[in-house]
Amino acid sequence: MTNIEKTDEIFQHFEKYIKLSSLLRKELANRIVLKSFKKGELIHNADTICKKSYFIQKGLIRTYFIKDGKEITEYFSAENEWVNSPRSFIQQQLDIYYLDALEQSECLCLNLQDLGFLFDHFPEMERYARLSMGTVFGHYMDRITSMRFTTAKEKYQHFCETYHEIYHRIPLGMVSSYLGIAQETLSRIRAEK
Amino acid sequence: MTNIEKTDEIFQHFEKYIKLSSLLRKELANRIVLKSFKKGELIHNADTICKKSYFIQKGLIRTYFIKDGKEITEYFSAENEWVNSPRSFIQQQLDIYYLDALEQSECLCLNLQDLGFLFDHFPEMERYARLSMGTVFGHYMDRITSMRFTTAKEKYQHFCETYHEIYHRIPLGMVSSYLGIAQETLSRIRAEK
DNA sequence: CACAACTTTTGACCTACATCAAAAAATCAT
DNA sequence: ATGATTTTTTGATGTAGGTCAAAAGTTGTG
Repeated sequence: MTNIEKTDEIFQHFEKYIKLSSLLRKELANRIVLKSFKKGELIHNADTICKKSYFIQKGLIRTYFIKDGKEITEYFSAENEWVNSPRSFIQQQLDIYYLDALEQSECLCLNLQDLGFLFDHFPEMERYARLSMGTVFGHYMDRITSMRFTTAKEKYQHFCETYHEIYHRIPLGMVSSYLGIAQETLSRIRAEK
Repeated sequence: MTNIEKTDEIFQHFEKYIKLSSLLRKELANRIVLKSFKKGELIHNADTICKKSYFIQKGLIRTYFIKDGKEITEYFSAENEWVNSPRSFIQQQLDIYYLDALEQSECLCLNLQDLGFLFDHFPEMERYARLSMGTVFGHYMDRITSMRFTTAKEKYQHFCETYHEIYHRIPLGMVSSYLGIAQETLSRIRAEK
Protein backbone atom coordinates (compact mmCIF):
# COMPACT_ATOMS: atom_id res chain seq x y z
CA MET A 1 0.00 0.00 0.00
CA THR A 2 1.34 3.39 -0.94
CA ASN A 3 1.49 6.06 1.68
CA ILE A 4 -0.01 8.80 -0.44
CA GLU A 5 -3.67 8.45 0.49
CA LYS A 6 -3.21 8.13 4.18
CA THR A 7 -1.09 11.26 4.57
CA ASP A 8 -3.46 13.78 3.03
CA GLU A 9 -4.77 15.37 6.21
CA ILE A 10 -1.48 15.48 8.00
CA PHE A 11 0.25 17.18 5.08
CA GLN A 12 -2.51 19.74 4.96
CA HIS A 13 -2.03 20.29 8.66
CA PHE A 14 1.70 20.91 8.19
CA GLU A 15 1.01 23.31 5.37
CA LYS A 16 -0.99 25.56 7.64
CA TYR A 17 2.40 26.53 9.04
CA ILE A 18 5.16 25.67 6.57
CA LYS A 19 5.68 24.70 2.98
CA LEU A 20 6.45 21.00 2.57
CA SER A 21 9.17 20.15 0.09
CA SER A 22 8.70 16.92 -1.82
CA LEU A 23 11.75 15.52 -0.08
CA LEU A 24 10.27 16.27 3.34
CA ARG A 25 6.98 14.74 2.23
CA LYS A 26 8.78 11.61 1.27
CA GLU A 27 10.76 11.42 4.49
CA LEU A 28 7.63 11.99 6.53
CA ALA A 29 5.63 9.41 4.62
CA ASN A 30 8.39 6.85 5.10
CA ARG A 31 8.36 7.30 8.84
CA ILE A 32 4.68 7.61 9.58
CA VAL A 33 2.96 4.42 10.71
CA LEU A 34 -0.79 3.96 10.79
CA LYS A 35 -2.04 2.68 14.14
CA SER A 36 -5.56 1.71 15.12
CA PHE A 37 -6.95 1.74 18.62
CA LYS A 38 -10.08 0.09 19.88
CA LYS A 39 -12.55 2.01 21.96
CA GLY A 40 -11.26 2.10 25.53
CA GLU A 41 -7.74 1.03 24.58
CA LEU A 42 -4.86 2.54 26.54
CA ILE A 43 -2.51 4.38 24.17
CA HIS A 44 0.06 5.68 26.62
CA ASN A 45 0.67 4.62 30.19
CA ALA A 46 2.02 7.13 32.71
CA ASP A 47 4.47 4.53 34.02
CA THR A 48 6.48 4.79 30.80
CA ILE A 49 8.28 7.64 29.06
CA CYS A 50 6.36 8.78 26.01
CA LYS A 51 8.19 7.83 22.82
CA LYS A 52 5.48 8.38 20.25
CA SER A 53 3.33 11.19 18.99
CA TYR A 54 -0.04 10.51 17.35
CA PHE A 55 -1.79 12.52 14.68
CA ILE A 56 -5.47 11.65 14.85
CA GLN A 57 -7.07 10.90 11.50
CA LYS A 58 -10.27 9.60 12.95
CA GLY A 59 -11.43 9.16 16.48
CA LEU A 60 -11.27 10.77 19.86
CA ILE A 61 -8.52 10.50 22.45
CA ARG A 62 -8.54 11.51 26.08
CA THR A 63 -5.53 12.68 28.07
CA TYR A 64 -6.12 12.09 31.77
CA PHE A 65 -4.38 11.58 35.08
CA ILE A 66 -5.29 9.92 38.35
CA LYS A 67 -6.07 11.99 41.43
CA ASP A 68 -7.32 10.36 44.62
CA GLY A 69 -8.05 7.23 42.63
CA LYS A 70 -10.23 9.04 40.12
CA GLU A 71 -9.53 9.73 36.47
CA ILE A 72 -9.31 13.46 35.75
CA THR A 73 -9.49 14.52 32.13
CA GLU A 74 -6.78 16.94 31.10
CA TYR A 75 -8.14 17.46 27.61
CA PHE A 76 -9.70 15.78 24.60
CA SER A 77 -8.07 15.50 21.20
CA ALA A 78 -9.85 14.80 17.95
CA GLU A 79 -9.35 14.70 14.19
CA ASN A 80 -6.35 16.55 12.77
CA GLU A 81 -4.63 17.10 16.08
CA TRP A 82 -1.43 15.73 17.52
CA VAL A 83 -1.56 14.03 20.86
CA ASN A 84 1.07 12.70 23.24
CA SER A 85 2.13 13.23 26.85
CA PRO A 86 3.73 16.62 26.18
CA ARG A 87 6.34 16.98 28.88
CA SER A 88 7.14 13.31 28.83
CA PHE A 89 7.62 13.33 25.09
CA ILE A 90 9.56 16.59 24.84
CA GLN A 91 11.75 16.15 27.89
CA GLN A 92 11.86 12.35 27.89
CA GLN A 93 10.92 12.02 31.50
CA LEU A 94 8.00 10.47 33.35
CA ASP A 95 4.84 12.50 33.70
CA ILE A 96 1.38 11.84 35.15
CA TYR A 97 -0.67 11.56 31.97
CA TYR A 98 -2.37 8.56 30.41
CA LEU A 99 -3.91 8.53 26.95
CA ASP A 100 -6.81 6.37 25.92
CA ALA A 101 -9.19 6.09 23.00
CA LEU A 102 -12.77 7.18 23.65
CA GLU A 103 -13.73 5.85 20.23
CA GLN A 104 -12.26 3.47 17.70
CA SER A 105 -9.41 5.66 16.41
CA GLU A 106 -6.97 5.76 13.51
CA CYS A 107 -3.72 7.59 14.15
CA LEU A 108 -0.59 8.41 12.23
CA CYS A 109 2.21 7.59 14.59
CA LEU A 110 5.65 9.18 14.56
CA ASN A 111 8.26 8.04 17.01
CA LEU A 112 10.85 10.10 18.79
CA GLN A 113 13.87 8.99 16.79
CA ASP A 114 12.16 9.62 13.49
CA LEU A 115 10.94 12.98 14.62
CA GLY A 116 14.45 13.78 15.85
CA PHE A 117 15.81 12.90 12.43
CA LEU A 118 13.31 15.21 10.80
CA PHE A 119 14.11 18.04 13.20
CA ASP A 120 17.82 17.56 12.56
CA HIS A 121 17.55 17.58 8.79
CA PHE A 122 14.59 19.86 8.13
CA PRO A 123 14.70 23.18 9.97
CA GLU A 124 11.20 23.87 8.71
CA MET A 125 10.04 21.04 10.95
CA GLU A 126 11.38 22.95 13.93
CA ARG A 127 9.50 25.97 12.66
CA TYR A 128 6.33 23.96 12.25
CA ALA A 129 6.63 22.74 15.83
CA ARG A 130 7.25 26.23 17.14
CA LEU A 131 4.34 27.79 15.28
CA SER A 132 1.84 25.06 15.95
CA MET A 133 2.71 25.12 19.64
CA GLY A 134 1.94 28.83 19.51
CA THR A 135 -1.60 28.00 18.45
CA VAL A 136 -2.08 25.50 21.25
CA PHE A 137 -0.63 28.02 23.66
CA GLY A 138 -3.37 30.46 22.81
CA HIS A 139 -6.00 27.83 23.57
CA TYR A 140 -4.41 27.24 26.94
CA MET A 141 -4.51 30.94 27.78
CA ASP A 142 -8.20 31.05 26.90
CA ARG A 143 -8.87 28.01 28.98
CA ILE A 144 -7.17 29.46 32.03
CA THR A 145 -9.25 32.59 31.66
CA SER A 146 -12.37 30.51 31.34
CA MET A 147 -11.45 28.56 34.49
CA ARG A 148 -10.95 31.65 36.59
CA PHE A 149 -13.88 33.92 35.93
CA THR A 150 -16.84 31.95 34.82
CA THR A 151 -19.74 30.14 36.44
CA ALA A 152 -20.17 26.41 35.94
CA LYS A 153 -22.77 27.13 33.28
CA GLU A 154 -20.47 29.43 31.34
CA LYS A 155 -17.68 26.89 31.58
CA TYR A 156 -19.92 24.30 30.01
CA GLN A 157 -21.00 26.69 27.27
CA HIS A 158 -17.38 27.59 26.55
CA PHE A 159 -16.61 23.89 26.40
CA CYS A 160 -19.42 23.24 23.94
CA GLU A 161 -18.15 26.04 21.73
CA THR A 162 -14.50 25.07 21.69
CA TYR A 163 -15.29 21.37 21.37
CA HIS A 164 -18.50 21.74 19.38
CA GLU A 165 -17.57 19.00 16.94
CA ILE A 166 -17.13 16.44 19.65
CA TYR A 167 -18.78 17.47 22.93
CA HIS A 168 -21.75 15.18 22.37
CA ARG A 169 -19.46 12.19 21.90
CA ILE A 170 -17.99 12.43 25.40
CA PRO A 171 -19.43 10.90 28.61
CA LEU A 172 -20.63 13.43 31.15
CA GLY A 173 -18.27 12.41 33.92
CA MET A 174 -15.25 13.04 31.73
CA VAL A 175 -16.51 16.46 30.78
CA SER A 176 -17.13 17.40 34.39
CA SER A 177 -13.61 16.47 35.46
CA TYR A 178 -12.23 18.37 32.47
CA LEU A 179 -14.14 21.46 33.57
CA GLY A 180 -13.41 20.97 37.24
CA ILE A 181 -17.04 20.91 38.29
CA ALA A 182 -19.08 18.16 39.93
CA GLN A 183 -20.84 15.75 37.67
CA GLU A 184 -24.13 16.42 39.45
CA THR A 185 -23.81 20.14 38.80
CA LEU A 186 -23.12 19.53 35.13
CA SER A 187 -26.11 17.24 34.89
CA ARG A 188 -28.35 19.95 36.38
CA ILE A 189 -26.96 22.57 34.01
CA ARG A 190 -27.63 20.38 31.03
CA ALA A 191 -31.15 19.63 32.24
CA GLU A 192 -32.22 23.25 32.48
CA LYS A 193 -32.46 23.93 28.76
CA MET B 1 30.03 49.92 25.36
CA THR B 2 30.61 46.37 24.24
CA ASN B 3 27.73 43.97 24.31
CA ILE B 4 29.58 41.16 26.06
CA GLU B 5 28.71 41.93 29.66
CA LYS B 6 25.06 42.55 29.15
CA THR B 7 24.35 39.29 27.36
CA ASP B 8 25.65 36.87 29.98
CA GLU B 9 22.32 35.76 31.41
CA ILE B 10 20.52 35.50 28.13
CA PHE B 11 23.28 33.37 26.61
CA GLN B 12 23.13 31.09 29.61
CA HIS B 13 19.42 30.85 29.14
CA PHE B 14 19.81 29.82 25.50
CA GLU B 15 22.38 27.24 26.46
CA LYS B 16 19.90 25.42 28.65
CA TYR B 17 18.42 24.26 25.36
CA ILE B 18 20.96 24.60 22.55
CA LYS B 19 24.65 25.17 21.98
CA LEU B 20 25.41 28.73 20.86
CA SER B 21 27.97 29.07 18.09
CA SER B 22 30.18 32.13 18.27
CA LEU B 23 28.59 33.39 15.09
CA LEU B 24 25.12 33.13 16.57
CA ARG B 25 26.37 34.84 19.71
CA LYS B 26 27.61 37.70 17.62
CA GLU B 27 24.45 37.99 15.60
CA LEU B 28 22.37 37.91 18.74
CA ALA B 29 24.51 40.49 20.51
CA ASN B 30 24.28 42.81 17.51
CA ARG B 31 20.50 42.71 17.54
CA ILE B 32 19.73 42.84 21.21
CA VAL B 33 18.94 46.28 22.59
CA LEU B 34 18.89 47.11 26.28
CA LYS B 35 15.67 48.82 27.36
CA SER B 36 14.79 50.22 30.75
CA PHE B 37 11.29 50.64 32.10
CA LYS B 38 10.21 52.71 35.03
CA LYS B 39 7.95 51.25 37.65
CA GLY B 40 4.41 51.37 36.34
CA GLU B 41 5.44 51.98 32.73
CA LEU B 42 3.34 50.41 29.99
CA ILE B 43 5.51 48.13 27.88
CA HIS B 44 2.96 46.82 25.43
CA ASN B 45 -0.50 48.15 24.68
CA ALA B 46 -3.25 45.78 23.54
CA ASP B 47 -4.28 48.24 20.83
CA THR B 48 -1.10 47.48 18.90
CA ILE B 49 0.34 44.30 17.43
CA CYS B 50 3.27 43.07 19.49
CA LYS B 51 6.54 43.55 17.60
CA LYS B 52 9.07 43.01 20.37
CA SER B 53 10.04 40.32 22.80
CA TYR B 54 11.73 41.17 26.09
CA PHE B 55 14.17 39.09 28.07
CA ILE B 56 14.08 40.33 31.64
CA GLN B 57 17.50 40.91 33.19
CA LYS B 58 16.19 42.65 36.24
CA GLY B 59 12.72 43.52 37.33
CA LEU B 60 9.17 42.24 37.27
CA ILE B 61 6.64 42.49 34.48
CA ARG B 62 2.93 41.86 34.54
CA THR B 63 0.81 40.59 31.65
CA TYR B 64 -2.81 41.57 32.12
CA PHE B 65 -6.04 42.22 30.34
CA ILE B 66 -9.14 44.28 31.03
CA LYS B 67 -12.40 42.60 31.99
CA ASP B 68 -15.41 44.65 33.05
CA GLY B 69 -13.14 47.65 33.47
CA LYS B 70 -10.81 45.81 35.85
CA GLU B 71 -7.25 44.70 35.25
CA ILE B 72 -6.90 40.92 35.42
CA THR B 73 -3.40 39.54 35.75
CA GLU B 74 -2.61 36.79 33.29
CA TYR B 75 0.83 36.07 34.75
CA PHE B 76 3.98 37.57 36.16
CA SER B 77 7.40 37.37 34.55
CA ALA B 78 10.71 37.92 36.26
CA GLU B 79 14.45 37.61 35.83
CA ASN B 80 15.67 35.34 33.02
CA GLU B 81 12.33 34.96 31.34
CA TRP B 82 11.04 36.16 28.00
CA VAL B 83 7.88 38.16 27.93
CA ASN B 84 5.64 39.45 25.15
CA SER B 85 2.01 39.15 24.13
CA PRO B 86 2.33 35.58 22.86
CA ARG B 87 -0.39 35.23 20.28
CA SER B 88 0.02 38.79 19.11
CA PHE B 89 3.75 38.34 18.69
CA ILE B 90 3.68 34.90 17.10
CA GLN B 91 0.71 35.41 14.81
CA GLN B 92 1.07 39.17 14.31
CA GLN B 93 -2.50 39.93 15.20
CA LEU B 94 -4.18 41.94 17.92
CA ASP B 95 -4.74 40.29 21.27
CA ILE B 96 -6.12 41.42 24.62
CA TYR B 97 -2.95 41.58 26.66
CA TYR B 98 -1.09 44.56 28.08
CA LEU B 99 2.35 44.42 29.65
CA ASP B 100 3.57 46.75 32.33
CA ALA B 101 6.53 46.98 34.69
CA LEU B 102 5.76 46.31 38.34
CA GLU B 103 9.29 47.38 39.23
CA GLN B 104 12.03 49.35 37.56
CA SER B 105 13.12 46.79 34.95
CA GLU B 106 16.00 46.18 32.56
CA CYS B 107 15.19 44.12 29.50
CA LEU B 108 17.02 42.82 26.50
CA CYS B 109 14.76 43.59 23.59
CA LEU B 110 14.63 41.67 20.34
CA ASN B 111 12.30 42.78 17.61
CA LEU B 112 10.34 40.65 15.23
CA GLN B 113 12.45 41.27 12.12
CA ASP B 114 15.67 40.48 13.92
CA LEU B 115 14.21 37.38 15.46
CA GLY B 116 12.93 36.38 12.04
CA PHE B 117 16.41 36.80 10.63
CA LEU B 118 17.80 34.59 13.36
CA PHE B 119 15.13 31.93 12.82
CA ASP B 120 15.84 31.98 9.09
CA HIS B 121 19.59 31.63 9.42
CA PHE B 122 20.02 29.58 12.58
CA PRO B 123 17.84 26.46 12.77
CA GLU B 124 19.04 26.01 16.34
CA MET B 125 17.06 29.15 17.19
CA GLU B 126 13.91 27.41 16.02
CA ARG B 127 14.87 24.48 18.19
CA TYR B 128 15.47 26.73 21.16
CA ALA B 129 12.03 28.27 20.69
CA ARG B 130 10.38 24.89 20.42
CA LEU B 131 12.08 23.44 23.47
CA SER B 132 11.67 26.47 25.69
CA MET B 133 7.99 26.66 24.78
CA GLY B 134 7.75 23.07 25.92
CA THR B 135 8.89 24.11 29.37
CA VAL B 136 6.35 26.91 29.58
CA PHE B 137 3.71 24.50 28.37
CA GLY B 138 4.30 22.26 31.34
CA HIS B 139 3.81 25.19 33.68
CA TYR B 140 0.49 25.93 32.00
CA MET B 141 -0.69 22.37 32.47
CA ASP B 142 0.18 22.54 36.15
CA ARG B 143 -1.60 25.82 36.49
CA ILE B 144 -4.77 24.50 34.92
CA THR B 145 -4.72 21.57 37.31
CA SER B 146 -4.20 23.92 40.21
CA MET B 147 -7.14 26.07 39.07
CA ARG B 148 -9.53 23.15 38.87
CA PHE B 149 -9.08 21.15 42.00
CA THR B 150 -7.75 23.29 44.77
CA THR B 151 -9.17 25.52 47.47
CA ALA B 152 -8.33 29.22 47.51
CA LYS B 153 -5.75 28.52 50.20
CA GLU B 154 -4.07 25.82 48.17
CA LYS B 155 -4.06 28.08 45.13
CA TYR B 156 -2.24 30.72 47.11
CA GLN B 157 0.25 28.19 48.47
CA HIS B 158 0.89 26.87 44.98
CA PHE B 159 1.40 30.44 43.83
CA CYS B 160 3.91 31.15 46.60
CA GLU B 161 5.83 28.03 45.64
CA THR B 162 5.98 28.61 41.91
CA TYR B 163 6.64 32.32 42.33
CA HIS B 164 8.60 32.06 45.56
CA GLU B 165 11.29 34.49 44.40
CA ILE B 166 8.84 37.23 43.67
CA TYR B 167 5.49 36.68 45.37
CA HIS B 168 6.25 39.18 48.12
CA ARG B 169 7.01 41.88 45.54
CA ILE B 170 3.51 41.82 44.06
CA PRO B 171 0.48 43.80 45.30
CA LEU B 172 -2.31 41.65 46.72
CA GLY B 173 -4.96 42.70 44.24
CA MET B 174 -2.84 41.56 41.32
CA VAL B 175 -2.22 38.19 42.93
CA SER B 176 -5.93 37.69 43.60
CA SER B 177 -6.89 38.35 39.98
CA TYR B 178 -4.11 36.03 38.84
CA LEU B 179 -5.51 33.28 41.05
CA GLY B 180 -9.12 34.03 40.21
CA ILE B 181 -10.15 34.58 43.82
CA ALA B 182 -11.52 37.67 45.55
CA GLN B 183 -9.01 40.04 47.07
CA GLU B 184 -10.86 39.88 50.40
CA THR B 185 -10.60 36.10 50.45
CA LEU B 186 -6.89 36.26 49.76
CA SER B 187 -6.42 38.79 52.51
CA ARG B 188 -8.17 36.48 54.99
CA ILE B 189 -6.08 33.52 53.87
CA ARG B 190 -2.89 35.46 54.38
CA ALA B 191 -4.04 36.68 57.79
CA GLU B 192 -4.68 33.21 59.20
CA LYS B 193 -1.07 32.19 59.62
C1' DC C 1 4.58 66.66 57.23
C1' DA C 2 -0.01 66.62 55.86
C1' DC C 3 -3.37 65.57 52.70
C1' DA C 4 -4.72 62.66 48.88
C1' DA C 5 -4.90 58.42 46.72
C1' DC C 6 -4.30 53.77 46.81
C1' DT C 7 -4.13 49.18 49.10
C1' DT C 8 -5.28 45.93 52.57
C1' DT C 9 -8.06 44.28 56.27
C1' DT C 10 -12.27 43.29 58.78
C1' DG C 11 -17.22 42.34 59.20
C1' DA C 12 -21.87 40.80 57.76
C1' DC C 13 -24.41 38.40 54.66
C1' DC C 14 -25.57 35.40 50.71
C1' DT C 15 -25.27 32.20 46.84
C1' DA C 16 -23.26 28.94 43.64
C1' DC C 17 -21.73 24.76 43.81
C1' DA C 18 -19.85 20.61 46.36
C1' DT C 19 -21.05 16.49 48.77
C1' DC C 20 -23.70 12.59 50.07
C1' DA C 21 -27.29 9.41 48.97
C1' DA C 22 -30.40 7.05 46.30
C1' DA C 23 -33.36 6.44 42.18
C1' DA C 24 -33.65 6.20 37.20
C1' DA C 25 -31.78 5.40 32.77
C1' DA C 26 -28.60 3.63 29.59
C1' DT C 27 -25.13 0.27 28.16
C1' DC C 28 -23.11 -4.18 28.17
C1' DA C 29 -22.37 -9.16 28.38
C1' DT C 30 -24.25 -13.86 28.49
C1' DA D 1 -33.93 -10.53 26.11
C1' DT D 2 -32.38 -10.11 31.18
C1' DG D 3 -29.81 -9.34 34.89
C1' DA D 4 -25.47 -6.70 35.98
C1' DT D 5 -22.74 -2.79 35.62
C1' DT D 6 -22.08 1.77 34.52
C1' DT D 7 -23.73 6.42 33.76
C1' DT D 8 -26.89 10.12 34.57
C1' DT D 9 -30.38 12.41 37.10
C1' DT D 10 -32.79 14.13 41.15
C1' DG D 11 -33.11 15.54 46.00
C1' DA D 12 -31.52 17.35 50.42
C1' DT D 13 -28.06 19.74 52.88
C1' DG D 14 -23.64 22.20 53.96
C1' DT D 15 -19.94 25.41 53.12
C1' DA D 16 -16.23 27.93 50.71
C1' DG D 17 -15.76 31.86 49.05
C1' DG D 18 -18.13 35.84 46.61
C1' DT D 19 -20.14 40.57 47.25
C1' DC D 20 -20.92 44.91 49.47
C1' DA D 21 -19.48 48.29 52.71
C1' DA D 22 -16.57 50.59 55.71
C1' DA D 23 -12.37 51.02 58.51
C1' DA D 24 -7.44 50.82 58.89
C1' DG D 25 -3.04 50.99 56.93
C1' DT D 26 0.35 52.40 53.44
C1' DT D 27 2.50 55.21 49.89
C1' DG D 28 3.23 59.10 47.29
C1' DT D 29 3.53 64.22 46.58
C1' DG D 30 3.62 69.27 46.86
